Amino acid sequence: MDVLQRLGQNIRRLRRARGLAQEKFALQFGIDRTYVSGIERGARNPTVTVVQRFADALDVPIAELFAEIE
Amino acid sequence: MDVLQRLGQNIRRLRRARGLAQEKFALQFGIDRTYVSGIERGARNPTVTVVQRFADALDVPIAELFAEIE
DNA sequence: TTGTGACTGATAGTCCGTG
DNA sequence: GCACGGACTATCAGTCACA
Repeated sequence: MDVLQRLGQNIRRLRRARGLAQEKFALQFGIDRTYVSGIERGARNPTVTVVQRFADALDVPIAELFAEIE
Repeated sequence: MDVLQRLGQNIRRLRRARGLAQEKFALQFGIDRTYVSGIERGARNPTVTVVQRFADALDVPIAELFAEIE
């Protein structure tokens, strides 16, 4: 399992758990909507600071976004 | 504590725990020594795939590189 | 043994749109 | 509600000489 896909799946899972659409989520935290899409699909390779912004937006420690999927 | 500095300190700590100088570590894993230096100092903002390479080199899960420092 | 500034090609990240 | 594309600018990847 690729690290980018794992990251994307974790972000998608946590975002949906909060009942937020991609666009609403993106607007709310100043991230581009198409970029959120690309990251959730594992098609993008974001920098650490961007991953940190996702962690802040989702209110979880950054390490949790890299957690293994059972 | 900035996420980049935390990342850098974790990498440095784990590298030294393995008794490796930056240069030896860098050579061994095909990373430039000065690039290792920049990341350990928190002066660089690497992408996820680069962080994954460090995790592989140090033989730890990527999440561990983002662990909080006590 | 490591820190640092400067550099070039590659890609991160934004903004516009479509089905 | 989301995937995907094109075009664009800012920043990163990777390397070097030097201290």
